[in-house]
Amino acid sequence: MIDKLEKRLLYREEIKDKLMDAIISGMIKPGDRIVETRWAKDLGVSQSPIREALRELEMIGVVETIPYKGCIVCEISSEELIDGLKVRASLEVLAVEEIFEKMDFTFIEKMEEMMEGMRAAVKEDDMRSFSKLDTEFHLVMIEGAENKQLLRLWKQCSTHDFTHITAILTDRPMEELCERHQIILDELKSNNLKNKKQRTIEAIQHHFATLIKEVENKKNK
Amino acid sequence: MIDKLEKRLLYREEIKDKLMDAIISGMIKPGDRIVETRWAKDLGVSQSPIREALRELEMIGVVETIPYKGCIVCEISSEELIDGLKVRASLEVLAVEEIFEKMDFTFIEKMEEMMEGMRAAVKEDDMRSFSKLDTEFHLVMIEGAENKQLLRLWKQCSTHDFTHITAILTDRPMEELCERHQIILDELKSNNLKNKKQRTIEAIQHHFATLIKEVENKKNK
DNA sequence: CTTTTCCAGTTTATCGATCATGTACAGTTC
DNA sequence: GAACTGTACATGATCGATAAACTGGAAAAG
Repeated sequence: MIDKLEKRLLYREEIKDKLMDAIISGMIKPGDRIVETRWAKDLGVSQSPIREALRELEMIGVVETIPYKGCIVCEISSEELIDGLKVRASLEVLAVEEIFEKMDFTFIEKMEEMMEGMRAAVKEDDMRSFSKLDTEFHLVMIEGAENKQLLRLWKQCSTHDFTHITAILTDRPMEELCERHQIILDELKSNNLKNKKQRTIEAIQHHFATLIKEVENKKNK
Repeated sequence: MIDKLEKRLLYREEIKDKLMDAIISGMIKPGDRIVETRWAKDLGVSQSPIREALRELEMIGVVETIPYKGCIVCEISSEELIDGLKVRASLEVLAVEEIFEKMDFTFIEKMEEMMEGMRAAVKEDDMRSFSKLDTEFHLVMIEGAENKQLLRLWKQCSTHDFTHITAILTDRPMEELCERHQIILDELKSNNLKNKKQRTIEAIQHHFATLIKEVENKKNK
């Protein structure tokens, strides 16, 4: 068995991850400026790869660039977060429709693995890896839809959500967040062939409706 | 009344448009290589703005970049085009739902303008400006939903469709393509308050289902 | 006192040059 | 002649430097 090739060194990719980490961890906050030259100096690289990384984050909607003025981390309101969740819900519903078109459910196995992973993360009280597995769980389902465009767009909005939602839901018991995914999985695995698709769609819609409600409650406090 | 500021000179933006034009017009075709240095020389600029423009096209999914190898225009199959149309349909349905949530229909006026514009383009047999107005028609509706995330994603997939679908539908009478939009508009303007939302959604779904069928037919020939 | 103009400082946008990587092809070995 | 090796070359990735644009505030004008 041969080891995989080591990941090629691409500064812009590493930088993108570093910037994302900085944003997710709260090291740089919404509204903060990202000065290309400073990051270049701090990371010991030149301005170019920083700019390219920023261009990608801009496309995802995590930062905003104003020509000749600068780049700031997007201020995201609860409304916008909710907007994003609505979009994601639509995309995931489409995914379910595609899945029931193709009738290939082999991906469910992977979803179960993620489920186990999430439970492990809950046990260890590791919010960070829980969030990652949460995203992966949904990702696997989207991949199951085998719709390239859907996958591309979904990735963008999940990244986007991910950077902002983690902070909001910290007060929820992680165990509850975790078990909500089992509900979706149960529908996908059920033997009730007649309403399976519709029930799965409803499970997804409910999943997101709950999240949206929680964000709304948070907003009103 | 003050005139708007003149569009700022940003090479990367101009270059992005130029590349898109080249792709849409068929000057460069799917599978073709885009060599940064050659375009830089041809346009009389340096490599940097070309790279940044390419990075954006990559995010939209119009080109694909392989590190250290190069950038090619995405080969897009009928299947992928259909995938994209399904996604767009989902997003536009969400838009309608949002619109009926907010109950603000002022944007319809703008849609009617686009409709007129399309009819004018049909008269002059100007496919290019017809396509642009077609996109704008849908855009106005999406904007009416006032969902920032939805708008961001929709723009990406419409740009994507636009670059590929124009060529496919050239055999359809433009007049027919045009009048299909009136159907959506009619539902939005109808006074049947009870089923208005549902009927509008169905009109959108039908709109895209028709497009998808046409692409499928084309594929099988 | 308010408005305008100008200037220095900061940062972005672009440039020209260099470094790193992948490709193709010629030469070598078996 | 098939498989391997080495080497030039094309091109992408990154660098360091420069040009262009914005910012804030001081000085000048009204």
